Amino acid sequence: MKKLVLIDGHSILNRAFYGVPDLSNSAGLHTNAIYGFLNIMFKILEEEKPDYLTVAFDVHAPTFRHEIYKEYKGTRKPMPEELREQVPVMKEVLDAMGIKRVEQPGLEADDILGTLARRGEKEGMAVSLVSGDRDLLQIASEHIKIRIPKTKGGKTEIEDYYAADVQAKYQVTPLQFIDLKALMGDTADNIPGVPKVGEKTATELMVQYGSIENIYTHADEISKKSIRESLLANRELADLSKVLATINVESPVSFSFEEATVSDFFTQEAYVLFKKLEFKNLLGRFEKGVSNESVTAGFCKISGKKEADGIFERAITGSEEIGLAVLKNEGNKGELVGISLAFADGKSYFVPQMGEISEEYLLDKMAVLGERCWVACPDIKGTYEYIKSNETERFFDIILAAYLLNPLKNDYTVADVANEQLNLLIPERSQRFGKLTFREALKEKEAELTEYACFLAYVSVKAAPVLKEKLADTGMDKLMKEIEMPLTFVLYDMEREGILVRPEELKAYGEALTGRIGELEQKIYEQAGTEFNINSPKQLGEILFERLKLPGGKKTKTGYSTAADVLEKLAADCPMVADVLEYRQLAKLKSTYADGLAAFIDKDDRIHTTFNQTITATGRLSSTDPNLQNIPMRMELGRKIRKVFVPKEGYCFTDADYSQIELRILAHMSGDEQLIDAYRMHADIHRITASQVFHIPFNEVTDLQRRNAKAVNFGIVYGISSFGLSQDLSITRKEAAEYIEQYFATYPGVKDFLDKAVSDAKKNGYITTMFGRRRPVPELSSGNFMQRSFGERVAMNSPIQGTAADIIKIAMIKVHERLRREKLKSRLILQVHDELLIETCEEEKEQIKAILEEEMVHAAELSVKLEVDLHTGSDWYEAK
DNA sequence: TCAATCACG
DNA sequence: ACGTACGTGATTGAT
Repeated sequence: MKKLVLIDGHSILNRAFYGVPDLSNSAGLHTNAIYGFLNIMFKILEEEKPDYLTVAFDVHAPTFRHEIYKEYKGTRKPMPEELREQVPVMKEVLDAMGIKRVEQPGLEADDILGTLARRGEKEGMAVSLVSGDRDLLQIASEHIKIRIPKTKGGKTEIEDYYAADVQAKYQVTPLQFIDLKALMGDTADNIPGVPKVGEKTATELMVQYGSIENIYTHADEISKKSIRESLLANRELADLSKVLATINVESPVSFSFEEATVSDFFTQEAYVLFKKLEFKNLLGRFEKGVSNESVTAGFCKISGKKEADGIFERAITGSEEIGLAVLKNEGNKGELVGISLAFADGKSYFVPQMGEISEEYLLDKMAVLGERCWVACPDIKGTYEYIKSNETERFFDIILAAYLLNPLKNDYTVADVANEQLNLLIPERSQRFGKLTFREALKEKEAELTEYACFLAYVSVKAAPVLKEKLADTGMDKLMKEIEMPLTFVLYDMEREGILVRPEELKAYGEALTGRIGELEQKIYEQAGTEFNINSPKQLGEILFERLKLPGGKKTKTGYSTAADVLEKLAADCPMVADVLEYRQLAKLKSTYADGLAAFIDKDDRIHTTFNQTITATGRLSSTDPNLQNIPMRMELGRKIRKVFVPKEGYCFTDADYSQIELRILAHMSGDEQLIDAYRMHADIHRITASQVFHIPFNEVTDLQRRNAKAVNFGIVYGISSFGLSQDLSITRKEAAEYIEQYFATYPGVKDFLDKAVSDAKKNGYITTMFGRRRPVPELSSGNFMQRSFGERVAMNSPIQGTAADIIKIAMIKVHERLRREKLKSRLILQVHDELLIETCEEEKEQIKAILEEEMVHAAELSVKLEVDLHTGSDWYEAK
């Protein structure tokens, strides 16, 4: 028996739109409905494996329903813009996958679907009709199954209805279902005055009388007066409603099943489109992989030394830029598996480390490449182990360039760059090799690895000029050349240097925590009257809000909120809550810091973090494995952890942090004279703000007023909102709004600057930092209030946070350069957004202080002087 | 894999 | 009326 699957295009898109979180992709396009649609479709296709498949859409044109009832507006509600824009893209996706679409002026999708379902049934097919709309249930029969998908929290469940299922659930036959819906006024709610009864009554009436016509024949038997009268008042409308709700299963659809024959969906065209839409999870379905023969023709594996020599010779003696990729076996200390090298003419070579080609040989060649060649490669920081050089201008990292051009993406692969910059399709590593290491792939899938490796180098050399031009066009070429690329060297050195820790002290710290955690645990169990997992917000919520009946309603999607700000309000009345708060604090210190950090201590007793340069939307760095940018500071107990971070023998720590760098940048960028003057006074800035905003003499500012002013200052930098400020200060929104108003009255230049940031971002689609770094703000064009407001705050905050990031990056480069040039032994080892930590050789202490002061202060010349606080100490705790 | 929580600037 | 502060990463429990 042949199988036919019919999909109600708009209705499934609609379901998916509301069922899948609406995150626009990095290009600012909304894709959630398409994504959800495809997931539902794939799920059904996997289950059904149909012979024929087609998707029906409505078109904007009058149908027979408009002839019958000229006010007819269709049964669909107006679409939000975020969904409307996805419809044409959805059709494009279906076309690319070779899936037959049916849409015909004069016919609604329902009529097309009903007609095709019946035709299929007549030809002896098993039919599945997929729709989110229960109106289609009238089509159900013995061979026609109506499938209604429901997306709940990312999971798709499907309700299936044959005729018998409709009967079982609604007590009426599919045909009677039309009457049932019409009685409920569900299908034509745009007819004014149509009789409406509730579902219960409608079902009772239908069970008793079988049809609307028969109900009216026996209308006088209806006991309930109100229902009887409402029905009798508008008989014609009830009939009309039924006619409009009836699907025409004999519509003149031009369609042949042949056209809808299922073939391979995973075409090249679809792959490109899926990539554009960033449907990473769906790409896995393109298992067979893709290649591009005209490109791969220039690829070649090299196994002999002689051939290899020739290639390196060409690279070294030529003056052209080469593409280079280094294949390492997982991790930074990974063993070298091979390298690939490509030229601008399209030739690309994979030189695996095997046979004649030894590791020493490759290292040797790479060292020479590093000294002499112009090299483009992906993730250049990862190659410095092999090709380090002082001449930064000869290197170009394509991944870093791709990040600058669009800092919103989650990850940057060479395959993405190939696709976006070269319109070239290349396989993702995971797709082709799964979890195989490169070394394993070399053994098991040599041909594939050769192609893959050659692609890496090929894409590097080919994409580099394209990326450079785009950087120039967007005004980011200087940012790339003078900040990001030179910084790669600094970060590499910092990572390699690492930071020394005292393992025994860290262990002792953890053990001290364990003791207290155990005590608290027992105390909490006692007070709760039961043992439970305190770490589970779910269990804790049940104990606090159900068992102990503490006040505090639901706050999160999944249940009660047990976050610290909620618990703090309860702690005064319930000692157990105070214990939970302390327990939480200690558990955090133990798991993330005591135990967490211990796991990262290397043989040299140092922790080597990774500084990620392509993560944040604003241009900041991030630190992972472990994160050394969030070591406790605010609470004394946590802060003590910093005592285990120590300088090596004969060294001390010098810590330098910018004083309120973001506010100073705000003063400079806004040009607000009052704020600039405030900084020139060289006094406590929050106190000055309080004095100016509240019109109080400087010396009479109370602590409360200072605290409020400080919160307002923070708020301004975050993209102020009265709600946010009111939360922070525990005041009403009105009071918060007044503070903000007074602030803006005092610093009108700041208000103008923030307004302009938003309007510029709206106009251009992005905002820029002082150094030209861009951040797109797609949320600003959202029809959703919440998202748009978020976009506004982002537009206000990003130029400030981003400029601060630029400035400290410049400072890092300059400090690093000074250390080298002056041949000092001290080393820059950490950056924490506005702070630099230097492991300082005792004899160089004064020199280092001077260098930090000088280079950090003069990293940028602003109308407000940058200030730096310097501390030295024998551990990180002391140096802060 | 996600949601909740909490550590930092 | 909507329901929020900006930017990160690690751990935990639940699914």
